[in-house]
Amino acid sequence: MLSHKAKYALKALLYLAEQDENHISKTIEIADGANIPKKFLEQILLDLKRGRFVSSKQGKFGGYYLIKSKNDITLAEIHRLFDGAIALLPCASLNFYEPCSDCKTEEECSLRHGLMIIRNETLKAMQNITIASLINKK
Amino acid sequence: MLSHKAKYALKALLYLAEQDENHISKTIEIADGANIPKKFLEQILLDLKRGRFVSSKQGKFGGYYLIKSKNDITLAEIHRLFDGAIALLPCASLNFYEPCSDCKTEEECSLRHGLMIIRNETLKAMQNITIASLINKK
DNA sequence: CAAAACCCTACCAAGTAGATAGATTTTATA
DNA sequence: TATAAAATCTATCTACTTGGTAGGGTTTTG
Repeated sequence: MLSHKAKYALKALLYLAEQDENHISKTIEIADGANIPKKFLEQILLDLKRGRFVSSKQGKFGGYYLIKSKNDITLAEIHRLFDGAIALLPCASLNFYEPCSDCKTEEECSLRHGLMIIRNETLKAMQNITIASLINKK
Repeated sequence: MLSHKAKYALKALLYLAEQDENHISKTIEIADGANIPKKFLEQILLDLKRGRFVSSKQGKFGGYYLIKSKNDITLAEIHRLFDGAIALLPCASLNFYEPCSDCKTEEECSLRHGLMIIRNETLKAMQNITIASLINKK
């Protein structure tokens, strides 16, 4: 399941993507528009900034804006940024790989192969869902 | 990600599926064979029993055995039993549906449609992974 | 009748999620 | 240059969940 953070991040990105080109959105604007607790959203926006999805302008009339095309922001990326691995176990993960500690037969745990199939399918689907695609289907 | 419970459950089922027909496995046997803390495994086996995947025989020479074919036990079922919904948000779930509380535009939240596509793909993949298929690919 | 298993309830420690609060820095402009 | 508005930083809090452990009680069967 997605964390609230990831869900809010998606909604915030969706909000930003719907604004006019060159428009800069204040945190409070996004919070109201997407129904997200403002102080919580602050942290999320900073994370999105660190992840290079958005950038910000400080000071008066500052705010946030997208720096990545809404066609190029995928659900997979947001999941990884906020909720980590897409695979069901670390040993089946591409970006968050860790060997399982409890596998006697190291290297080839009994679940790994099956979980990698699932991860592949899920990843493919998640890479197909972009912010742009979410807007169209709303 | 899978919880330890779900992972241990899969490993326990795998262990049971690998035994000779009519063999009954003691808890301690499974715990040693699959490297699972014994007392924790007890709870998991009870859950699997309630879920009608295994049954048990009490008393001396008692233990656990599969009552569902290893071809019919899917990863999707085990996930749902131990970790709940397969969808990324409750509003996109088949078996654990709940409306989202924070969506202004109730009924059609902006994420729902995309998340249902993902859930469909993931579910399809998870229904294809059975205990039997895991054994073959080990 | 006691050994060996199943079965149950309670508890606990550590970590995480989901926030909230307040101070500080940056910037535009009057 | 003062001030207001905005992002940014740091810290804290509470409730819940996870991954177990403890210690029995109950039932079956050799």
